[in-house]
Amino acid sequence: MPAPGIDDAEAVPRRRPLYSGAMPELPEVETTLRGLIPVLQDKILASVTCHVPALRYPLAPDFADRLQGRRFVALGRRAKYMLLETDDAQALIIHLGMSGSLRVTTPDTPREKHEHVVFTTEPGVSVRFNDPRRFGFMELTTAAAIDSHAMLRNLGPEPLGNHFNATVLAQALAGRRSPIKAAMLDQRVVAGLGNIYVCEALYWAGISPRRLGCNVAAARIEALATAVRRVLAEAIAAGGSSLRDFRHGDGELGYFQKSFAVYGREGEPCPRCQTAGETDCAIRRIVQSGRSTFYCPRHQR
DNA sequence: CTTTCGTCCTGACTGC
DNA sequence: TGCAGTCAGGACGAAA
Repeated sequence: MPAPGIDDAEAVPRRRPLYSGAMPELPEVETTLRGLIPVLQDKILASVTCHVPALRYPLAPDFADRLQGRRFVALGRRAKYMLLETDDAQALIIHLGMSGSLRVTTPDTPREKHEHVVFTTEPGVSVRFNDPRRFGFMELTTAAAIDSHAMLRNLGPEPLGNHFNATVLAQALAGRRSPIKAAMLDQRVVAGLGNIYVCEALYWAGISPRRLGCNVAAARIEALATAVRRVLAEAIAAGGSSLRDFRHGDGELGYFQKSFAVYGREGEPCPRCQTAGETDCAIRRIVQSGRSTFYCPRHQR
């Protein structure tokens, strides 16, 4: 039995699986937002309750007061931030962190563990922010201040928007002395890409995560831009198709089963190897900038 | 300037 | 069975 990678000092062995299904990346945020629209858009907030003084950052003492009685007139997304605009020109920024979720329930449903903030509308529907690790956060600012907000102003182009393409990506990667994996996680290069989808996009583009950003040829940057859009769009489509189930089930929005080609699959053959019957090929896990990277050494150069 | 690394947090797991 | 230790992730801020 061949043991590929056993002599590779940088390959980090891993004995247990990753729990990859529960992390809110851009597709989960987008799906959550779509689920929230029918529940929150144009509905008056009858009550807002904060059960904790802080999530990742402190909640303003008047957080609830400022939202009570207001209506959300527009719900949008920038990178992994949800942006909810009120009828009095406030803007609520919500980030799900790595374990946050929003659930739709009835107001009389007993409060669950880690349920930190509850919004209840006049039609009698509650949207509850649940976040065990409290890496998520909410901030209330003004609609006018959104574009210049410290967390938003340095973001690169939306990967699914019209301003993201191979030319823009090539420009952002030019001169980058860091591995392409690290560069793609930089929110100034592309906004909203997380660890999972960077691994997946690099795989489908056939680019080694170790390759320096400045050493990725133009044609491969083109493939990368295409792969980024494709993996995100497919995930959103998968989430969208399951949205109805969430609303009729326990009400949890935005989470869905999605299988990945390489992420969390150390030791398994990648889809291309499997198709080619190459059983000696195994997906590898390495650590780059303190984050796990999964890739196929055969198909990524 | 660029790039890396520590910090925050808690649940799920491993190993003794 | 119990408990200490490890690890995952995004974004920021400090350090190199």
